[in-house]
Amino acid sequence: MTRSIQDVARLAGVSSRTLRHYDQIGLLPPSRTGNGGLRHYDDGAVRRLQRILLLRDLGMPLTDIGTVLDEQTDEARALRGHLDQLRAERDRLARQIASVERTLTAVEQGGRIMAEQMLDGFDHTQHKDEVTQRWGADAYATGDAWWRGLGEDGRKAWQARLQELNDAWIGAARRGVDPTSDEGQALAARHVEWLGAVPGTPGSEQGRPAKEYVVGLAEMYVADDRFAANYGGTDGATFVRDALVAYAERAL
Amino acid sequence: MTRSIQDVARLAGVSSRTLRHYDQIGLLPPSRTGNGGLRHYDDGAVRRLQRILLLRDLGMPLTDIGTVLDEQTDEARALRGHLDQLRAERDRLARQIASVERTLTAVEQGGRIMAEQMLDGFDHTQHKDEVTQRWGADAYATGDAWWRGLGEDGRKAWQARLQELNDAWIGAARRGVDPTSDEGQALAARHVEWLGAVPGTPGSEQGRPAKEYVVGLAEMYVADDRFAANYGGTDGATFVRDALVAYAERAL
DNA sequence: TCTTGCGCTTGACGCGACGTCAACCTCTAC
DNA sequence: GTAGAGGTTGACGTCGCGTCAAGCGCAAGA
Repeated sequence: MTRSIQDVARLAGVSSRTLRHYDQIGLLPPSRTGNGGLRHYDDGAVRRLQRILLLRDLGMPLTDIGTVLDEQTDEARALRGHLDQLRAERDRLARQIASVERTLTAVEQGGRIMAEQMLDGFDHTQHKDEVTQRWGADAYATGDAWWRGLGEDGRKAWQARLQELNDAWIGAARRGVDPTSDEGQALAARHVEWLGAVPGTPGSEQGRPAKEYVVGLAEMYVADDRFAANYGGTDGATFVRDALVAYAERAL
Repeated sequence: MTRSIQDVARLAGVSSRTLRHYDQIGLLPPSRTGNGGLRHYDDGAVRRLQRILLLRDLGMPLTDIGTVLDEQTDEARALRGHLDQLRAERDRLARQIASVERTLTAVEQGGRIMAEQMLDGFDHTQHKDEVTQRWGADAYATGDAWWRGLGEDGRKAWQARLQELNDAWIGAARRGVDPTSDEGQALAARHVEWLGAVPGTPGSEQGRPAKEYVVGLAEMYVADDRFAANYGGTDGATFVRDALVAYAERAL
């Protein structure tokens, strides 16, 4: 006994368009066609459809389903592989949700925090726009909380370390050092290490800053005069950028 | 000072193709074009790009980003709405993962369980194929574990309840009752309630079986002679189906 | 001056799983 | 004869780009 396309569709809870699609991609040809192209499905076809729908409901792509069913691929193994993908996707989503949540609180409280916050020396707020807009207000807010938690002494020590670094950069640039030389790369390593010490820096959870973050920052040093000034102007910033980009390509 | 498309692309860590795409959909027009259509971006455009990328990295669709940026839509509110979507998606994924996990253990252990399992009376294994193939081996395995956990007395009581129901169905069908009448619908309600008592029934977590599950089952009662026999043949099964489908449409 | 090559342009197809017309056919019932 | 139900085969749209393909403008080398 065979069923029409509508019968099968209702039985399985899918649309007839779906069945035509499955026919078209070769996933489920009707067991018989006749009389103007009408599709007829026998019990075997219905059972195949049921297996298809089971796997589809588990989120498996149709092409994978086809190979599993046609090539008698080990169903359990296919499911395990599929499970891995689902878990990775779930983890990605969880990270994204956490990021949005942090961004949201940062955006909501951003106004107040920024108003309170007028630092001297390395101006932590002057670069707010760039930091928040490229790397998310969460990076800024996290770094900001950390900065305020440092205390007076901590802030001074941190700034001193930065000043040392900057002086070293400027000196090396003036001496015409090759950015890819050992000295340039050692400076870059110190710089990256310093960056990674700031919580909220993208990638710092993995122990070192994200490559693109470093590269983007390095480009910004050149592109933005306020940053470039920290390194003695455009030439110094260019040197810093070249050294950092080379380092990032090698080591990150 | 303006930048070329490649400069901006490197600065932001995206491809030039992406920038062209953003121009094409009106999300980020270059601030100036000239000389053979070359795109030039000023600082304002770069800042806009940075905001776009922040929101994009949070998983927001480009059209939504466009409205947020253009219509000065409240950014916090947009983020909250987006967060809801992400959470719903996460929950869906979690359920799917759990389902795949259950299916996997069921598939791996299925052979053994099925071999042990030869019940009398209402044959719980005879319909295994239909149950597992349409609703997943997990539904079968869950129901199976529940069935074995019932104990001898529980199983007898459950079967008695089913027998009562079946007799009532057959009687009503013989008397020519209208499936949509109060009597037919009351029977359908009892049937659905009985279904929902079986753990593993799709939708029973929400307190009542899924509409499509009931409809699919009802169709199967007619389509499969082994099921139809429970209701006195095709005519009885048709009556049961019509009553169940009407009930499902109304109440599920 | 011609060629080569780089960087850019526009235009178009492809992906995944169908939803949604549109135009046409076949059979049955009135 | 005609209307209606239920089928058929295209073909386009979705989303965010990747990836050719063909062509243009400009600068350096032969």
